[in-house]
Amino acid sequence: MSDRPVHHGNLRAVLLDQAEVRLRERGVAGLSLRELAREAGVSHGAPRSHFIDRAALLDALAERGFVRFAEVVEQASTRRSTSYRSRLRRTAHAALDFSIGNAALLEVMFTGKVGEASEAIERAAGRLFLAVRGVIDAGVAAGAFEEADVERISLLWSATVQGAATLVASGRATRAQADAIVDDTVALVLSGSIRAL
Amino acid sequence: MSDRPVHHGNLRAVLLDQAEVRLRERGVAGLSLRELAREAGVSHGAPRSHFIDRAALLDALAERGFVRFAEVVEQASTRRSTSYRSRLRRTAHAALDFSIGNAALLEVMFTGKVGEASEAIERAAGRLFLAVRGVIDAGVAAGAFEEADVERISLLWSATVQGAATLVASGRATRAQADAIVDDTVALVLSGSIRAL
DNA sequence: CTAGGTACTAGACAGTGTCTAGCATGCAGT
DNA sequence: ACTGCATGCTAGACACTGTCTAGTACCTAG
Repeated sequence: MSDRPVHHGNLRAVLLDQAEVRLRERGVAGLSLRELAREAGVSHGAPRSHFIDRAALLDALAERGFVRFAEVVEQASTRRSTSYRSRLRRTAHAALDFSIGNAALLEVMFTGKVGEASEAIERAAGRLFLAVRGVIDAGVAAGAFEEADVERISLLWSATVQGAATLVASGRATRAQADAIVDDTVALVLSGSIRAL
Repeated sequence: MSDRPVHHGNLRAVLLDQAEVRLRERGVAGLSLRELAREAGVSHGAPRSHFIDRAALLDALAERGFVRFAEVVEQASTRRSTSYRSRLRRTAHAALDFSIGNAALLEVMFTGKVGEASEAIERAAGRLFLAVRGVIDAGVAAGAFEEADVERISLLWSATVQGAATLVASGRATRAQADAIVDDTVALVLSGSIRAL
């Protein structure tokens, strides 16, 4: 058995799974459609039925990445917390974990596909954005933030996590330093002085 | 004249200059040694005398990028200012400008070359790090920061700029929003409440 | 039972990075 | 001045890649 080709449409999922592994191991440059096909036991042309392009594969990876990232944020932010501060911190660290643990994927997700991104990607990215906004929005209910600041704080939060993860991934900062960056940002943002200027 | 090959060692500089242009136009994936050679009017093997690898070319680009980035920060931070706050803001916005205007280059500089980076790159990156640290250090003299916080604030500052630029480059935030992120961070950091937690 | 679409195979092509051998130029040592 | 040699280049080769194409097996709708 099983010397027949994978067939039956699950090839797409197989390719994506293996692509994520390779992405983690060798980065985006070391991702080859032909190699993925070989590992899946299909011919080199087979992936074309599911991904017209190498770019299409990367797009699908990015979309998946956004969905998984959103799930991580959603899950961390909805767990019971003793305080809003701890909830915000826990969510930030979860996002940091994901970003550092999937550095190459983050690179695919956040590199220069400004206007040309597919609609599916934008939808997934929007879900992540909403998840982040949800955590910050909860801060309004908790009395920590003003409604008018939600967007600015969401972006500040996102940029900090993203930047800290990039520093770690490139070896320019340690994990402990990234934790400190995120903790400091949470503390500063909660100090409320963002209204002061 | 000039149908003779470029010769005489300036090929390296010519290739690097053109590589920066291509990098800006098509990103890191659209960077081909053979194409660069063609544009420089030399044979496809010529670049090998200066860059053993494609990776070596990217390393050289990264090194150059760190040096130029460091210069930008140094220059912005040493200009006369009416206050430390305006000095810190101006420097931050200069760094943001550079990061957004050279997004693909930043990608090359900050992607997963953890331990395997060349010594030259690390030296250039160190110069950038020192430049940033210098601006923050000046805040100690100005009475804005405590000496013990210089490293944390430097990293927070770097991560924020980096993150904000990445959001803009990927189309996930506007330039105005990135400015706001950076301004907010400067304001928060100067509020001194980083000591509070 | 048949028609058509889907998922694949297999061959081809251009382009790429990398390796190799060879040629020219200019410089150092005698 | 001649020789030796390193440097910077040319040119050919190889394996690999993404992409396109024609063809084949299968599943499913009619």
